[in-house]
Amino acid sequence: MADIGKINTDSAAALRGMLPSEDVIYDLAELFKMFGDPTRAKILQCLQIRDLYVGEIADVLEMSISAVSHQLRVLRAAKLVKGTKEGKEVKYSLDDDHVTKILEYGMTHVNEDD
Amino acid sequence: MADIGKINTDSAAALRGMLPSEDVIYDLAELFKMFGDPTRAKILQCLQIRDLYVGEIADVLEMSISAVSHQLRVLRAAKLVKGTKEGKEVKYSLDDDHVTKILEYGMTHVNEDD
DNA sequence: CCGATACTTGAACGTTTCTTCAACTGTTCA
DNA sequence: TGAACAGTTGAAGAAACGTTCAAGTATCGG
Repeated sequence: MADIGKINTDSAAALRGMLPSEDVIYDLAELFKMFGDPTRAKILQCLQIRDLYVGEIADVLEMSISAVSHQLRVLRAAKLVKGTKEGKEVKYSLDDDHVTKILEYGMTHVNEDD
Repeated sequence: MADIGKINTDSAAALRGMLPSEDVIYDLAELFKMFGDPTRAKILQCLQIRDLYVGEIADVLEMSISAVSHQLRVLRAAKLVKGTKEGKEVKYSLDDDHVTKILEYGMTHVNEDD
């Protein structure tokens, strides 16, 4: 029954057409990936409290400065944080209003009883 | 100047105390990880439109049934989707109200001009 | 200028992740 | 019963990821 196959194929194509474009989906996944690593999630949480130097973040998270710096580079590339040089130090801050809200929303979910 | 070191350490500890617990952060990262893969993001978008059988999802995404099934297992484990057996087939649906809102929020961010 | 401090960067590594393939279970229907 | 269909599962391989280590740049104080 070739027709049934055809119907399914068409319906699949119709649904496919309703989804966001590949580019948007990819960007969306990239965004959520940022929150999907505990170290990055913690860094973002820290920066919600206040702007911090790299060394301070490392102290708070009890991680090496290098590891933190690598993750800050990733978050910078995703435009979620920005770093400003202040003399020898670099002060990091959130670079996006959505960060707080996305994080908040995730927390709401996580804090719920199943 | 040992005092300065002390002050920084204390301040780091203070900040650390303001963060969610390790467990919560870990859960939060796990949640966002689900949205952080394009295949899973697409599956969740599909299921926002309507409930679907595994084969339908595979058709829409133009992926193998096996690949889709593997990701559905992951999403099921995260309690974001649930599958209901209907005869030979299994119909999947979203298992969480937050999914739509989190996805929406991400979309808002992604669709913005920098 | 020199050493110390603050941070960045690149390579290396072990781990995790995602897809594919093949084998398997369960259901329908002829 | 057995062939066809829908989906699950485990193993395997490739790619992506996160941390560490060592080396590099930049800034400040003496």
